[in-house]
Amino acid sequence: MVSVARHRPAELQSCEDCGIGRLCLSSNLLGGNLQELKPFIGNQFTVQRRERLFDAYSPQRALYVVRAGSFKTCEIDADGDEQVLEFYLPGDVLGLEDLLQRRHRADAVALEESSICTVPLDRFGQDDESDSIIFREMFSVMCCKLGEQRQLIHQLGKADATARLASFLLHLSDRLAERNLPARQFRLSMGRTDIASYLRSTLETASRSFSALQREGFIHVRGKNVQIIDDPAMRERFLLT
Amino acid sequence: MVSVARHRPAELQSCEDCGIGRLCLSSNLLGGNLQELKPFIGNQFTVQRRERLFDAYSPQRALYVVRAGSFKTCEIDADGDEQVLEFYLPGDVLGLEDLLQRRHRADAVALEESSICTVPLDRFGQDDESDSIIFREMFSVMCCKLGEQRQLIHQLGKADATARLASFLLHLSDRLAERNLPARQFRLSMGRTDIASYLRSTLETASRSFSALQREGFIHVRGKNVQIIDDPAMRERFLLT
DNA sequence: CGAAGAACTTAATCCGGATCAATTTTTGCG
DNA sequence: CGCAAAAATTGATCCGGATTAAGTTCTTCG
Repeated sequence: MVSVARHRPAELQSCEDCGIGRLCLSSNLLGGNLQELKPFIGNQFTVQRRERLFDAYSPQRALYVVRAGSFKTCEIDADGDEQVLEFYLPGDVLGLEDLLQRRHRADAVALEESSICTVPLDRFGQDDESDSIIFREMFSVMCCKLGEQRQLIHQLGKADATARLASFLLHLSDRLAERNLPARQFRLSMGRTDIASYLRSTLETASRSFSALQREGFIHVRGKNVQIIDDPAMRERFLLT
Repeated sequence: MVSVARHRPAELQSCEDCGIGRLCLSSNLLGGNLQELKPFIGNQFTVQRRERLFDAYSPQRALYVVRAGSFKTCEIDADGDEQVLEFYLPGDVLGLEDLLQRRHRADAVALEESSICTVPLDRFGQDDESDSIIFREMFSVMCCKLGEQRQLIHQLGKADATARLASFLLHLSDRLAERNLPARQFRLSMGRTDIASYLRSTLETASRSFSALQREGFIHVRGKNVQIIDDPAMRERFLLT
């Protein structure tokens, strides 16, 4: 069993200097005014690989913005096995779906050494105007999430295992590109088991799907290193919607 | 092809008199003060069975609260077949997930003759305070939706077809109970095809699952009429989480 | 560096549910 | 009511992916 993150303080950094920039909390409603966010930012720290950022059922004290690295959220179901719910990249916010209950509903686990920026919940309710700004931010992020989940539900229903893996990789590639990270060739921070769990499949099937995509010339894969060879063909072939 | 609803005006009714009461817009943040909602309510009308309340891709002009009857939302995918996204009962709000784009992303179809209460979008932005009240309302409803979708995703991954139908029926029963409608014996307003589509299965499998649940004594089913015989056993057996 | 274990790949078998097909039941309407 | 169309049930077959089982390749850490 892995212990919960000991919060090592990291160097403080203003929102303006943060590499995440406009992606943080999506920022589409802010009009790029990062000043507005400042009063909400709490302390920052790093989390080691396999450490938990928070535990399922624990009371929620903050939202967490990924500054660097990556996370998964997962819940343990009645049968005792883990279900991966989401993967989080730099700029993504952990904890939004727990706001209503103020209680976490999943474990958040670092997939590699990662850096986190907190938005303590006690910052809310201080000032109505900035409150409503952050509220709209969160609303818009949640709209996106709903759309993504809908997408996933659609896929689980119609696409076969290989198509699901393909669109997982393409979506990941898109998200990396948005973040100005290498998007055609990258190293997966999550294992086959996590991917399979996220896609509601098995690790054997995930592995076979990787092989199939490589055999058909869409990607090159060597363990966790993935290169997307023919992005347009892959989209044409696998992205139905 | 079915035409879009012609908006027959219905008798106006105040929120206080509306049978939906506290369920409307979930109302947990309102503290039961239905007065607050009043300025947002637009006109009311009825929609006939199979008529569409709105079309996918059309610009969004309002939120729609179901006063009576039921709806499904569905989208047509690339292959041309329909996917049911959600079912809506009295008190449920249609259109929340389209707010960000102000454009509908699915068709909304009445499953029976139904009555609708509109919340025109132009009511927003008039008054900051009541605005933020309704905003929190919507936020809370969306949190619930995220949770429900998560639930569905979980099920699609783990539960077999019969278990999925069972928890669909139990969830429906719970929602009917919340609304003080008969919850142990009711008539499904949606067909097998819709249920199958919602559960990402086929109508044959859905039909077989109905038969299986009846054979094992959990329910009695005769076409669209369903009676839940052994609710506790059914929950024990099929609701994993 | 090298051993032990974790993670991954590949192959063989099996099963749940999709698909195809044939009735039967229900619904809507003249 | 009675007929036609739509919806639902039931049965037979087939296939994708789960399961089981090795074997191989990465990691990690003494």
